[in-house]
Amino acid sequence: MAHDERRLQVLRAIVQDYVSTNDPVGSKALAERHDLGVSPATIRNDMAVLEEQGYITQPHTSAGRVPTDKGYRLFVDRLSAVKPLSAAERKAIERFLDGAVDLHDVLGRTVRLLAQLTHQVAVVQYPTLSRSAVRHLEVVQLTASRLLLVLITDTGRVEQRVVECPVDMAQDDVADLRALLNSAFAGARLADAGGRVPDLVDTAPPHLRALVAAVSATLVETLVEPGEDRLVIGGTANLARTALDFPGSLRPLLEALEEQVVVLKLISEVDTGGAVLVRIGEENAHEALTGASVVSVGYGTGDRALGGLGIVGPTRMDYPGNMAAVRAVARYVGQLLAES
Amino acid sequence: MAHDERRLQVLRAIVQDYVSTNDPVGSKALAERHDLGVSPATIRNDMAVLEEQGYITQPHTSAGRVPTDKGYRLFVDRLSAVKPLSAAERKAIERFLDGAVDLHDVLGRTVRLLAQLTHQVAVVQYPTLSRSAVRHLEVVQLTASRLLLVLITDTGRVEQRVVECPVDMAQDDVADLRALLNSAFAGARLADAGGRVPDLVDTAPPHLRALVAAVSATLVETLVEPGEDRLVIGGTANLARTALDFPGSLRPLLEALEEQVVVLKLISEVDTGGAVLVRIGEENAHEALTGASVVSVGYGTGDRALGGLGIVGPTRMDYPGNMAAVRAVARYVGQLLAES
DNA sequence: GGCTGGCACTCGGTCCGTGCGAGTGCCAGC
DNA sequence: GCTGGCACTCGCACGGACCGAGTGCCAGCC
Repeated sequence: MAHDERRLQVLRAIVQDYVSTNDPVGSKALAERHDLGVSPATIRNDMAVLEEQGYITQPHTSAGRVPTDKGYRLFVDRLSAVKPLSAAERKAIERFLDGAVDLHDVLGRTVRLLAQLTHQVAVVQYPTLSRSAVRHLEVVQLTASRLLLVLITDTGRVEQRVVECPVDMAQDDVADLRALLNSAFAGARLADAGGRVPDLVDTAPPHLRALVAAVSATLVETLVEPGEDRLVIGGTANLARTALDFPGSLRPLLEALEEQVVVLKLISEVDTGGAVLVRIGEENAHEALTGASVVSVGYGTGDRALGGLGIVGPTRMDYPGNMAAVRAVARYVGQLLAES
Repeated sequence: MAHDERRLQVLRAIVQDYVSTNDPVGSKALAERHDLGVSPATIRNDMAVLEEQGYITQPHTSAGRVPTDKGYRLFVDRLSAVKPLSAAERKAIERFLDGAVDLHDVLGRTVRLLAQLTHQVAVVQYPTLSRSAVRHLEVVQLTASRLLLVLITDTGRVEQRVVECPVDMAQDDVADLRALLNSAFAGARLADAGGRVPDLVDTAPPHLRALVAAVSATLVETLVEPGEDRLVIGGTANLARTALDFPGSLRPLLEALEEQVVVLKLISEVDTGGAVLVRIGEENAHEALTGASVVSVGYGTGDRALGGLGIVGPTRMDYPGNMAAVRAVARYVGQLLAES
């Protein structure tokens, strides 16, 4: 009924005002700034109900209301329209990302761009290895029994590992090894790599079997396993600006960001079918992220999600704007990576 | 004379007390905590002289004294003994760095270690490309006219670039190109690489000349040039702890750290013959670093400095301890890289 | 000549009481 | 079901008083 409808308008107005002013918002200010068509007294009644339902709260008696996590959630789910980016912003994205020389550079630019657009901490995950495919494997001999294995994926990611081999190798062995590995793995998804190892070892010439086994093992163990995924983080300076929004100190949050594992878990849920994921405050289920929200989305080429990217900021953030920015940046990055 | 000598003792005591308590230190407290053998009144006279000479200052009348940048400088140069690391700390360093799987991992561990030992922001520079030598060059064909050039240095650093070629290539061309590049550059210092290009182009088979020229150009331009050096930064969370030591906000400092260029300049002065370099406050000649000190040193294998590492913290820091930690970590990293 | 104890003085920090204003809940009336 | 009015509650800013740490200076002592 129209009754409930207006109450939602009130909640929306509270979120909007609070996000832009950072002051608890009172009934009078609300009536003045928004055309709700009713008097402050009526709004007060609505606010009392909203508070009882847990959508807003009072920092202390005789202060205005502030949205709770639950309030933000409702706002994000039902009350906000996606805010389209301005032409200038789209232009900025293109200009910023063009001219990147390699993957590292692309992701570095992306993270800076995202931080700049949203004024929050930005996080970008390297394309997940397990979803990438092998483009080339290079083997460089370091010493008689030591190899450097270099993996180049179809997303342009380059990873290296030192492999300690059980036997000494001649130069020809290394060349043979390289050929064997490439014919076995080239084009394969890394997730499938493990399955190809037995075959590979079986068909390898006897004198190379131990070698092939050792190298394949390293490849599968240290490169395919998840948890080896990397992050780029930027815009930490933005935390200084929003420091007041975090209870107590910035420290736990900064620590969580350095920990990477925590953030990785949040960012890497990418199978959302292209929908932007928003996690508000307590929903993050991590102590350090109290008062923090995460806005993330997967980026990829075509229908394949390669990794996640997003932002971390105070729950008091501009959700529509940030969601739009995250989505737009993910799209551009996906396109860019599809080209290479 | 004994007179001046005692005044220096007073300065040392002031620095030590102020660093550990964060309170401006007064004459009475000084007399109590240190065996200077004279009364507070005498110390007051000494302090008046020290203040006149610019080594200490009063935040306001009726507060104790605080060291100035100049005071810290004198302390570092003449009043502090290197504090040897404890056995536990040495052990921790070894344990922490062992088991690293690649260069990225080594530097990541290093930066965390350094941050943990000093409780400051730690910065580690990747081995400078211009001082590294080529171990191997790999060329992977992406499309008919597009190559991925992968450079592997003797320090284990791996860099990649996409090269847009003026002509389409056959598979054999790529193999030839790879062989040519490696025979020309393998073992060469990257700093010398530029000089070898003309020869290489001249001796290349005619149909590959344009190709060799394009690839070499990319190699020299984007990989050898300085400014392409990378940094790993960690321990930013420690800034939250020392936030009060910085005038105003942490923001400029966080921005400078993200800027990288600023910090790179500070860290990369590595030709100090193994001596730890300390830059105090204003000496850094950068606005964002007001109130901040940088302690850095070069690390390397044998006599060759590969890059720099160090810490950034408030001028009010434990210089002897931090200098010892920075030096010790640099040594271990140097050793570790020499092994591979 | 240099050190010391004593003393007056300064001044920032803390505590407390007051006044103000924003905001609320409730109620009677429309 | 909405509205205007009203009493009430608190947090906060302001200002004065007090306290104590620390100083500079001076006269006296070794």
